[in-house]
Amino acid sequence: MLVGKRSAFSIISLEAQKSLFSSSSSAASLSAVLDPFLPATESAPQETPFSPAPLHPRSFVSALVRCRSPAEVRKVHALATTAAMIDNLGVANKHVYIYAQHGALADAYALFSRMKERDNVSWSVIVGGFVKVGYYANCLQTFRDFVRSGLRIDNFTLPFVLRACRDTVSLRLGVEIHHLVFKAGLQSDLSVSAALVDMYARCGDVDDARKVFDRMPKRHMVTWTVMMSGYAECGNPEESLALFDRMRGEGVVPDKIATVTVAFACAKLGVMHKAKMIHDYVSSWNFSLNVILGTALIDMYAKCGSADDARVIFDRMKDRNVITWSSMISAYGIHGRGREALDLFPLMLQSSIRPNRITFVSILSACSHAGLVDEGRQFFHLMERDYSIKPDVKHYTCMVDLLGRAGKLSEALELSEKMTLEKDEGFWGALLGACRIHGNAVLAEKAAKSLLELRPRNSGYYVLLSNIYANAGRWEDVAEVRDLMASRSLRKTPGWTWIEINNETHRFGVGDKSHPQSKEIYETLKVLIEKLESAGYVPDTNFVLHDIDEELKAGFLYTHSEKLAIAFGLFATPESTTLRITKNLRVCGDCHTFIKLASSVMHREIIVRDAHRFHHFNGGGSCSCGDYW
DNA sequence: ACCGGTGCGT
Repeated sequence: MLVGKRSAFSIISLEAQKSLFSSSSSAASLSAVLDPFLPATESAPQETPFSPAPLHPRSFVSALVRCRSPAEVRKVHALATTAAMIDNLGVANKHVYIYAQHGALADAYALFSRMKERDNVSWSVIVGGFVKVGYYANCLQTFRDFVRSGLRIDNFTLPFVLRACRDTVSLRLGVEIHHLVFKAGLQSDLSVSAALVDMYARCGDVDDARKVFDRMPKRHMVTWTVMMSGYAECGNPEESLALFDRMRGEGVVPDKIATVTVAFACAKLGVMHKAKMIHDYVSSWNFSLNVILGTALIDMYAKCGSADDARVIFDRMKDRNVITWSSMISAYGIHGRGREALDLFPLMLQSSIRPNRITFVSILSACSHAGLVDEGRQFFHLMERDYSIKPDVKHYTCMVDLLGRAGKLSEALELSEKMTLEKDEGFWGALLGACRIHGNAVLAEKAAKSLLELRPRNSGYYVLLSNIYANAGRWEDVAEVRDLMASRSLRKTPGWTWIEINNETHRFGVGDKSHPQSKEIYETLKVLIEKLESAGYVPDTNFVLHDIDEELKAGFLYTHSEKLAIAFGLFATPESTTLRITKNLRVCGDCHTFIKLASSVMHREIIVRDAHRFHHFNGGGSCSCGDYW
């Protein structure tokens, strides 16, 4: 990508130089172009047409900031050249800056390279210009020239270079720049250190980002935001939320962007009471939501388990873009409310919002979660026919999942054969799921092996393959997979279940006895199992495909983390309270049945979030996701 | 100079 951009640049650079040489002008056109830009004067109309008002550098600067296109900038540039004003450092810098603002980097650099004299502003403007349009190689090369020029590097250019390191994920280069920062004694500069934090965090080194962050004597909003964003992005949303609280504790008032970031973190965490807290905070402002913040809140509520709260935000928004609509569609989709998701589509069109690739991923995934086969097929065709959006792997993945779950394995396989795109992890995952539902061990084995090749470090796929062999009674193969896994020092990801009670999160593992109220939990569970068994519950070990050995043993089946969490929730909360449960892996089929029955027998609403979606159970025992187990 | 922010599959 960088190489492409670099070579593209050398081509346009030539063009720019051509245009620079060809731009000729006369004194007459000079005032004609500049006049509209000159501030209105109170002086009388010109008395002597032969002595035009003297041109001041400021006239060019104010003309430049009003330019609407590179072509206009070139005109002013030509005039400045004629008026010999381009040799004025301030005027030249402003030209370079304005060219860069319009993305005309070739023009900017052509001028920059011809400047007789350059100061820090010149360098900062050109280096920043390159970053802005993504010409990272040029940015870094120019920065090297800057360092060699002997001028003192300053706090204006460094953030741009650090941004180039961030965008290209070049940690080593970033560390080099960090050394330069120390050499220049700029480690306490607000913008430079904020850029350093951002660079480290986005290069995957949050610990060093945090070190820089902690050493800062003062921080501004951007610093807090990049640090929170770094934690959210690298899979530590808890710390992101903790920083948000700390920031508020220190009397810093988070702005919209900081709030968007923390909403994003909360969506990743999926903890409802935190979502409510963030929403309460937003409600305490008296200004309306902007598109980005509103959309972030929609997604946050959806991923914390409430499509209805997401809808409330959606309805209150004045402006909605394609991301807003897609998020709302997706919100219904992950909650198994496919019909409502699809109903949004015509409304979206009425609002003159054009669906894009991702909108259709959300639509198809909603169809799949709700079992809407015909609708899914229709949308799959319509997206290309009516919107010229060619289905990509993700769309095919949704379709394979949809058809597989709906019992149409052969159609799913047909589609898979027809697809010429390279099959990725997600696609094989969906195909595997479809094969497993239908007991097609041969194809399941193929899919699982592809997954092992694509993700040799993901222990989950070894477990799956091992289970496929076990189901087919191929015990030597089971042993082989286990050995392979052990030889790569991989272990099964432990299954955990979390439950939120009174704004507190409790975690359970299989057979967990570490909870302080363990005794009560096991007593409640025992009574519950008896109640459910008399209501027809039969423990089912056949579907426990994604959990393994220990958990499969009969004794453990009764103490699956989900069941412990449910038992705890039942005795720790009043009768009408909704139980919100999160599991890091998929909820197994037995637990699904168990929870469904439990919600019916105990007249409780239970919302389970697993690694992929939500399962809504209510007192009536129905699950709005449908049953595909 | 004006940084930091929103949606997608198993």
